[in-house]
Amino acid sequence: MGISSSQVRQDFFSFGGNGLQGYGYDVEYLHQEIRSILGLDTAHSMIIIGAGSLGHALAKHTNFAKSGFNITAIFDIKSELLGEKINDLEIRHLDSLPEFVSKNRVDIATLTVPENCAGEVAKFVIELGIKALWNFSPVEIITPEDVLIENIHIIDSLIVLGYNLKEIQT
Amino acid sequence: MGISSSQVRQDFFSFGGNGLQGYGYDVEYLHQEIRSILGLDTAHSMIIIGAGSLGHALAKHTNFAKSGFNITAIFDIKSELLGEKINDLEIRHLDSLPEFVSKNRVDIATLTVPENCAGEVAKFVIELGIKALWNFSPVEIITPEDVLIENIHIIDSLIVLGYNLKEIQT
DNA sequence: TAGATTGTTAATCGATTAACAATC
DNA sequence: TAGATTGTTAATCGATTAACAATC
Repeated sequence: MGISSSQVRQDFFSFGGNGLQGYGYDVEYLHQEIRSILGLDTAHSMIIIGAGSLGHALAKHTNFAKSGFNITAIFDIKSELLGEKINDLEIRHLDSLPEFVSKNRVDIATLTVPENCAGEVAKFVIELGIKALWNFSPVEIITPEDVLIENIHIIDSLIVLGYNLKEIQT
Repeated sequence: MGISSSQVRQDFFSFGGNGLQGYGYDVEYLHQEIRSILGLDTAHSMIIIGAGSLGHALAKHTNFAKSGFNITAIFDIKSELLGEKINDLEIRHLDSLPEFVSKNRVDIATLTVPENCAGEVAKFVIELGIKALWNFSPVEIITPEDVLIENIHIIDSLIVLGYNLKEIQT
């Protein structure tokens, strides 16, 4: 992965030594330690808002659960989608989100909504007290200080690729 | 976006001054200049390999074309998908990729295949002479020096969110 | 003891920020 | 001329790398 041994040791060092000088690391213990630091051994409850093709793709993805991120509900506003099931999860109307939040713990809200309503939906979700947003829309969403946001701006990555390609092709 | 004026000026400076001291920037000219630097004003031909739910989602996405990234074909190996159309593009068999590449320019190959065959597909694509991969599988793919790769490791972003959430919740 | 490998500090490097000259 | 804003260099900061002591 192009990471130097120095950096690996420095990084481990900052979380406290995990190895034995002159001997090496207990890989299994270290692995568990890193999982614990990253929070991969704790369960997270996650909802998906927006059951378009990207929402569907994420809902069908089984890898998230393996890392402790459990999808607990899917919401949309299109009435023709309501009731449809994805991996045992029924698509619910966004109007029922407040009730869902009051009855269920929601750690993370995934936003796979069209860009023209991403801001509005984010606001709605934040007002319900959800503290972490996983945003797939290309919009820059401003959140209060106590609300986290992680953006997956897919096109940015494609633009980087295109830029580097330009350099290579000349 | 949390970027200082110093940084903006420094960045513009590194590509050559675009403004007028004491007056400001010609925003429209600057915008076009940046588009040109990023290569957003040149067309790229892109194929999608893997017509699963993520492949479908990307194929339906219209924003890529707006930035000059045109999806020109979709490939899969599942025979039951062949012939299905997504946005006017027919799903083709992966076996026909060599012929396609010989007849059409392909700048970028998007990999939305299951992780257990990502490496193999990448190798196949590289051997056909494609110089840029856009990889959505969670696998770390090693490419020759003259082949670019951009990874979208979706789960990494989710793990970052979970990690920061842990900090907040304590 | 010799070799190997981690822990920890110091040196280096690169990116960000600050400062101010240039100039409209 | 005074005010404003960019261009460019220097200072600062943080991350990476190098070095070597500690110790199995």
